Amino acid sequence: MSLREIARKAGVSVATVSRVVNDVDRQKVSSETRERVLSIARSMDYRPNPQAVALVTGRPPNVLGLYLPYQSHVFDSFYFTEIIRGAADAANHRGMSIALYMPSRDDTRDVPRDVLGGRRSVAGLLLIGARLRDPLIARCRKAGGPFILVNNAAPEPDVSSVDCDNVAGARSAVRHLLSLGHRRIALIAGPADSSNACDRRAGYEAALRDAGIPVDPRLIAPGDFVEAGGRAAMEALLALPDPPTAVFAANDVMALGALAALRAAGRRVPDDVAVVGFDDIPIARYVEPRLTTVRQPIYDVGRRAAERVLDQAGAAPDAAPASEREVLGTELVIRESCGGGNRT
Amino acid sequence: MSLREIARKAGVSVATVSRVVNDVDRQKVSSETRERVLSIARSMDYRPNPQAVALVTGRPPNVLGLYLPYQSHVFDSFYFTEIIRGAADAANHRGMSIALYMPSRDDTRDVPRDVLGGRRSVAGLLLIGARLRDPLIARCRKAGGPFILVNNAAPEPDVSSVDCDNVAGARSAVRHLLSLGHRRIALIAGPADSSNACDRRAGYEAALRDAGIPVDPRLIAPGDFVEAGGRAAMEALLALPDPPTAVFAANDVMALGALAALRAAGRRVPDDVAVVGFDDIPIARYVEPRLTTVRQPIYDVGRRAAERVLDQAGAAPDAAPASEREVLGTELVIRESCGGGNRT
DNA sequence: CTGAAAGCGCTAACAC
DNA sequence: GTGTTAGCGCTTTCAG
Repeated sequence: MSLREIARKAGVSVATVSRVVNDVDRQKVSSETRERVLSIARSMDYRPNPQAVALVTGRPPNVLGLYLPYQSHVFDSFYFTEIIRGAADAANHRGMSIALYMPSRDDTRDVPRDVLGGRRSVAGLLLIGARLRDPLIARCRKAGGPFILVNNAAPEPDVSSVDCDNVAGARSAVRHLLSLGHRRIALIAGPADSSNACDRRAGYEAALRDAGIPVDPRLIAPGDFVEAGGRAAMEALLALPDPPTAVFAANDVMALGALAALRAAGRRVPDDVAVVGFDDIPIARYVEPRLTTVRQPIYDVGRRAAERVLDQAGAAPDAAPASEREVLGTELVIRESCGGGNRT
Repeated sequence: MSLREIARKAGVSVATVSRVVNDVDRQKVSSETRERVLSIARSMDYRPNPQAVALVTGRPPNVLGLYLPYQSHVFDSFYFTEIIRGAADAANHRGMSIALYMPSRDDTRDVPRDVLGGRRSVAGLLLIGARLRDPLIARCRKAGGPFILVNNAAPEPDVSSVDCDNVAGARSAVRHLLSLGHRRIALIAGPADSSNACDRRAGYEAALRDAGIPVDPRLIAPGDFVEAGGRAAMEALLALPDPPTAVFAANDVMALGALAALRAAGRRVPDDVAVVGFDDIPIARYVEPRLTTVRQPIYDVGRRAAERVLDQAGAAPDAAPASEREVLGTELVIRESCGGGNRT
């Protein structure tokens, strides 16, 4: 099962076998030898030793890395699976496999350096769930290999990313509430170190401005993308002297918390307060009332991110870095939690 | 950054450096040379070339493989993430990394053979979502490397697995319904090629037998673990001349379908019909009424499976195969869908 | 205690 | 067209 054995059986040199199995120097080997070698290789089910190949060529391995920092919010959702599916399809398509790096709680390894630096063990790295100004980004950059942010954007201009149009998505959600007649629309914001949260907030503000409604800071409640935070934010909003008639939560999980708070307070949704979320997690279709939300093409985000980082990995080293932000469209999914009637 | 460079700087041979960095032949190297070499290696941030090591030692790499056949039901749930987290923690704990194999739709590769066979590219393989008599199992066995079934069991006696006590879990669910006074309890069964589905059915039947209630085949509706199937099954059950007063669905997703069918038929849950599921997926806490269900320690399943397959990989080749089924306990989570009152 | 040397399986000059 | 050969970076006898 080694080149040498095949060479022996075929009565040729290892160099010839190597040429044949790698389909290199096409013209420089007679088709009869080629056939003979090929048939022997096939009959022996020959597969090259990847370690040996890697050792001698020095090429980075046919592996796409996925890195999930421990605290990643993706765990809470089905996002993780969808991103991976997209990335896996892209990787499979190129005959590459996937290495998954998921640090444990007290992990101190520097994954970007280990896998991207020096002797690279992946062709490129997908960075999932990075925060704004995340030190991870600097580490990846320092390590020197191709990497890309997945479903997050970075302010740094030389960092590649694929995410969704959170601004437009949030804007369409709030615009919908406006079209329903709401004027006092609150925001349950996400953490300030999340590009998604910032963009969604920007979209919220833009929609209000478009409608000529001033942004009222009291209507912006801080949140953290987790349910308890959404609940607390909603409670604070309800305690306002002039509470909102509608709420846009920066993600579905917080919207769920808001729904719980409203139920606890005896307010009806959407009659007393309309609620809109963001993400379209599976639960959104099952809560009562079913949650109006913004759907993201998360599978495509994973796929595109993988494609791009692998393109970059395959490109000539002197090629332009081509680091840019790619933004995919979202879709407003209208269900019951926002109400349908008109307000005056 | 190679052994040779360090050797040169330290004024020793590569063999000595190799001994030092691998901490081998402990006594046979003077502690002063050891110190010198070590400090140089550290200052140069030396890390051995894994390919070269693998090439020369022939040892399987420090990689744990996870294999998810395309049709895997795990995708539908948060199970995937939990299993991976458990496996990753176990792998990290041993300094191993994870390779994820997720075939695309029309993939024809023989993953078990490729990664487990001949020149092994993983130390062991976690097989997730295998069905009963799945050809995959035969392929893994043929490939010859260590593998283990995750959250599934196999009738073959020489196949290792870690799953939950589905019999006991189902039994406790049905027993709970019995304790509530139900006597006509239906089962929405899972696919016959799923060990989980079979075990849950066995638990259902055992609970009835324990209570001296004959199993009525008309009360067993076939299902397929997906929501539409659960809905259809519930509709069929409702069309019975003497419909059940309670339903045990073999998984939560089908229970959700049953809930939808009941709502559509105008039956109240739990007053008209009690419903219990299995899995405790996140949605279970959010549907109306909240779903009573059986929770599985799925993180632990992933962790244990990884630990066991890696133990096996590390064991002496002539050691007993130690292929056995490991079964973890479940927990009945009582919510509203089963009702609390007593029936007569 | 340390070093020289063989060789893991393969690729890529370079020679014939 | 095909063969020879020099390594890739490392481990591991075997000599000293």
